[in-house]
Amino acid sequence: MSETAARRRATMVEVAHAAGVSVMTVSYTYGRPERVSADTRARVREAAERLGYPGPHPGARSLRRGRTGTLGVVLGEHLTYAFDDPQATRFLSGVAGVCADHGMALTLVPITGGPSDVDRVTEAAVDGFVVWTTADDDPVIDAIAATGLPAVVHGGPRRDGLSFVAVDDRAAAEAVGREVFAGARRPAVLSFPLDRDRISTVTFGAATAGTVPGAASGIDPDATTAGAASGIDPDAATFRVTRRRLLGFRDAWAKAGGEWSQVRVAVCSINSAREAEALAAELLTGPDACDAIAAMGDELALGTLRTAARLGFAVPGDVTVSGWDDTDAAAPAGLTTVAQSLRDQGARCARIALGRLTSTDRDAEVAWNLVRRASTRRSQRRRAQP
Amino acid sequence: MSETAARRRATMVEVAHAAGVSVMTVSYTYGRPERVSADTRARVREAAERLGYPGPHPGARSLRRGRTGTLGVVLGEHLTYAFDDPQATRFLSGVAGVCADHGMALTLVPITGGPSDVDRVTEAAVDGFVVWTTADDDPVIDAIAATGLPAVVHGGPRRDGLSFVAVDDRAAAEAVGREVFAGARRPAVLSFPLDRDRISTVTFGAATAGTVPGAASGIDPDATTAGAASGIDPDAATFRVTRRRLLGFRDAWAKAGGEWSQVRVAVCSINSAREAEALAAELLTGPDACDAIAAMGDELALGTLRTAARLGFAVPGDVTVSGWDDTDAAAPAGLTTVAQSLRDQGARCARIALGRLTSTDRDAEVAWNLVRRASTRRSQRRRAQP
DNA sequence: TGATCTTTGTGTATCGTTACACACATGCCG
DNA sequence: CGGCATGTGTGTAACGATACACAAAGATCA
Repeated sequence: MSETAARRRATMVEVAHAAGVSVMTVSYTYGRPERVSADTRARVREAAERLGYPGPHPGARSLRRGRTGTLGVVLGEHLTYAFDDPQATRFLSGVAGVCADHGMALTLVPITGGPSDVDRVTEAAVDGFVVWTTADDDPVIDAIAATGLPAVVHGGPRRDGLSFVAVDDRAAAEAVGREVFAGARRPAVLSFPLDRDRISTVTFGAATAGTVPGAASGIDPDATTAGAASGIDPDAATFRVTRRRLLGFRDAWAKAGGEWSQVRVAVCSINSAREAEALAAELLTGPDACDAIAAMGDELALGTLRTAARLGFAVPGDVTVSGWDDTDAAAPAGLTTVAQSLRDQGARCARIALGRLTSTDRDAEVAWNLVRRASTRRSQRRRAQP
Repeated sequence: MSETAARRRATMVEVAHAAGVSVMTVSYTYGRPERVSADTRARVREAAERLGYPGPHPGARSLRRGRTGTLGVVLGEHLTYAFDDPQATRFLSGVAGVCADHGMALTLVPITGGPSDVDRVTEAAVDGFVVWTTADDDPVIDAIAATGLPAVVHGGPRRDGLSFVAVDDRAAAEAVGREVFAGARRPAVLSFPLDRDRISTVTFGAATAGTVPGAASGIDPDATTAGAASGIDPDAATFRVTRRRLLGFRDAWAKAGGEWSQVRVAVCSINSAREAEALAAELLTGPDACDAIAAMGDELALGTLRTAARLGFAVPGDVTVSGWDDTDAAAPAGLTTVAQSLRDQGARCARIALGRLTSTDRDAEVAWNLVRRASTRRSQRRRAQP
């Protein structure tokens, strides 16, 4: 059979010998061509061609030089997320653009959620890391810190020694929360996973000490109390992004005079429209159907819109909906959302990790803005406010 | 200022010293833990922790071991294409899935279209390559072949020594072409770039020797001849995918008794709906407006559908349209298209490059199928056939 | 014309690890 | 109790390249 037979690479010594020059001359021919006369260079190239020498061995080179020419990317999710999740993809597009500009390769470290993820990180031959949102307790973060390489974390967690880039999720969530919760009586949040267990649930916000659950009008005290018993405490979420957005939504509802324990919280296990459809169905079913749903992502919001349509709810008449990220599908769907450029953020992370930004720019809270669209336009509500 | 100071990595010798064992014992502790007693192992780990030793230096390890634990991916396009082009993204999702399964990292080689792309390839520290469609004359292909590493090319070009995975584009194009061209009088093809120059044009198919351009009814002979003078010769396209699809569309039109020189060919410079909109406008303007457009990608087809709608053309009444790939947007749009699983193909490429498939599976023409939808449903044509 | 600079080629030491072969102790068998 | 397998630790010699310092030969200039 015609196996590729992994033919042995020619080495520099052999090329040097064939070209009648020293090894260093060959080395310079590849690494610093201007250091070699055009004449010799040609002779070396010719010999290399003849021997099928493919250029300096990358491993040997990086051992000696102390750098690899590659930027590592670590996801808090399974590796395929890099290409399956639209947000991650746009972020990585920004990273890739900067890498290409600097001639750097981009290495995606194979994260699968297993214990060996840590080894994968320490084995990665890279010059720096960019981390896409992971949980506070993810051991991968420690492994990255241990390498001593420059590293940037996007979205969290924050860590001494690692740079950090994100929007102010809490402030943004409050802004969009006030928009979507305005005039609502039964608000809900459609949330990303709280922690690495990624358990999908539907419950209420946890009652905060000193407040009386169900105090606001129209909420069944028992149901509320029951929900609160196992309710969602924002601070317990180990994904920083999730935590901050929950806090922001809680702030928004509080500004409207509401209790967190009145807010229904549906937590998805992955960021997918399909799962959102199912969760939205729960939120929109029964006598206590929600009339305002703040989703943490546009995909989730779009799934919600589909379910609302299927169940015959008018948006924003019967229920208001908001998303997050202002993806391409948001505008056509008339979805109110928080716009942030993940591509720009990816680019910024890459620049920091490659040491192309001054140290003052190491950490950054980047821009976002609220995009108001039809899905929260209260004036179009069918039912008048009470 | 608090520069990260690139603190020097501790080395294995230091750990060995601190733990009171030999260097090899430390090496085994990381590389083959079962070779070391639990006791010693703990001692070594402890010493490593104390010294902040992050594990074996990846460069040194790969130099010595002769493998890197990384699969290289090379795109015929700019690196960002990996995350910007939906087809490429799905393909890479398949590649990534297999990599993750094997604990292999995925390195995207930074292609920018410049002359240094070749260097980027030879500098890449990888164990094998997967190549996403590139042109026959792309020097990157030779560079990959020169490395002697296992390599798989998806979509072309074919090369001795490199594996090859693709659908039979010509046959598929013929199938969808017959569907979209059925009953048409002024067919058109909306094509991917022909070669690495990526020049956008609108012209006709080249007249083939021995045939009389404009012989078929209803075509202005002069116009046709003029078009043919600088017409598109499928065989001149250096992107294999483009070439084979052009040939297939030509076959389809020939089966309907038509001449290639009657077929209008619009070539886009990139695979984008926006550019397709503009090109489609050209195809649908004037007295010779096309009545059948076979696009090489769903994005192009969707752009075409939008333009058709804007210009008041009924689909399929006034013009039929077909796409390629059966992307998520194709079904809702009622687009007739060629379905192929790029994700599966990516997975297959990765398996081959990682040496996980038997040599008989090295080259593969994979499955495709024609998906008929409303955009070519001739029975709904408003104008009757002549 | 001698001093100095630039250009170009050359040894040597070293980057940090792992394959390999070997040494020694222990356990197990007949 | 000899013989043999098994488990565990240790030196040595690469793996293939580049940083560095030095040398020789023109080029430049007062």
